[in-house]
Amino acid sequence: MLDLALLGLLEEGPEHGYELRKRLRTQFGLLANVSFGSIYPALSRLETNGSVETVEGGSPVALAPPTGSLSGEWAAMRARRRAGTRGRRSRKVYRITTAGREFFLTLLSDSTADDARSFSLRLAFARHMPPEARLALLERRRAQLVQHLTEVVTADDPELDIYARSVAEHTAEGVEQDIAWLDRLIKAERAATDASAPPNRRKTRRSA
Amino acid sequence: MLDLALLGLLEEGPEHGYELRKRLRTQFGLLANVSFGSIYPALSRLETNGSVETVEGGSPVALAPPTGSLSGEWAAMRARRRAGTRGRRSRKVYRITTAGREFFLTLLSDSTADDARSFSLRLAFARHMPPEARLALLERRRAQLVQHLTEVVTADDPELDIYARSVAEHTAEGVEQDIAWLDRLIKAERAATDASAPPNRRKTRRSA
DNA sequence: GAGAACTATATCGAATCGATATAGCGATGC
DNA sequence: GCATCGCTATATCGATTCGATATAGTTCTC
Repeated sequence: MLDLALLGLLEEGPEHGYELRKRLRTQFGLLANVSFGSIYPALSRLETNGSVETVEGGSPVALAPPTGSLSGEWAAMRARRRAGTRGRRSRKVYRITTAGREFFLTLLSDSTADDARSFSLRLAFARHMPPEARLALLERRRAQLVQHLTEVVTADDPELDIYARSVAEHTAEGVEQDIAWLDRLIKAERAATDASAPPNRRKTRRSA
Repeated sequence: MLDLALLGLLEEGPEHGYELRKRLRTQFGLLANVSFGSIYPALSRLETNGSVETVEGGSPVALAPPTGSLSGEWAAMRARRRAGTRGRRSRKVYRITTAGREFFLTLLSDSTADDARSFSLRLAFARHMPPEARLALLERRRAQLVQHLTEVVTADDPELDIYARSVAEHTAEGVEQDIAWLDRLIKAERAATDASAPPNRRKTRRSA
């Protein structure tokens, strides 16, 4: 889960742990409210398995200086220059490797994890998928949600008091809205596919 | 988290692990899609700290025989009688203790965990809370969601591609609907409080 | 009566969480 | 001046949770 998120962000350029966490929180909101206790071990993991490498003398300033933290950046660089690598704790900037990109695509298409967080994360990175995979992802998720609705207690369960019932109702509504959203996305995806590869009007013979 | 959920279910009567998991999945849906690898250690934990105790010769049939699993219940009892406690693996039914009820109320009012799952779980058990605590829970959650909306990237971020943007939009909509839902609950809660304790029409002097 | 499907408990390693430690820096304030 | 607060930044620890797997009895099906 985290590996996918981190590699996805590192696809856009080298970054360090602290900033990666901030971006996870702002870009993915409640879906990726992840702690440092997960981030740093995950980055070490990815480094030892060769998916990322640390940027040694690179200038991280060139990558994320959107005004404001500039002074901080400069200070960090100055401090590093002053103290060398000895004793001083400074940034560890990670860059994705070729192997890391392959691993990222593997994780992206690997459909074992089926919870809401994994799904949203994968969808957010859907631009890296082939169109069929995008459609498959959306439809798989849709099927899961429909299935879920049938398995869960409905709000007319006489056992529930008003609070439990309200939670059940609200959850069910949320799922229904998710399904409607997925339907819109699926439709848009189909339209895009048809537009880019308009098939013959006549029926095409299919091998399967 | 799990402790709260398990104790909450056991408040309604003794139950065994397998059934507790089923009820968590059906009653709390996606919010408590928990695995056995969490359930059984959690029950052991609760047993060693005295919150629950195993029911030895109790008749579990009296508690959950809503037609259908009756034969299973009977079979389990027969098997237990046949084999005694030796070798045979049968049900371990847990019952909440007085200490467990206290612990449950502590967990319920302890407001450290602030994620969506904890909140929904607490709200589902809100009948066990005093009215002020219910209101406080709802308002705390509302404030968190409002705060969240301000911190997260909005859909008009030019950096995002259509997929990431769609996820961000949909998430934000979900949060807004959650807030609206909370507003309805807060209103209802206030109305209930006023109705049960209608204050004097005239202004009452307040100590704080 | 063999095998599939369901009920039921348990355990293992890995991932994740939440808290805490450490440390440099800038700003605030008196 | 210098004390302290808050922010950036990395790291580690114990506890919790997850996901997979093992085990075993029961019930259904063919």
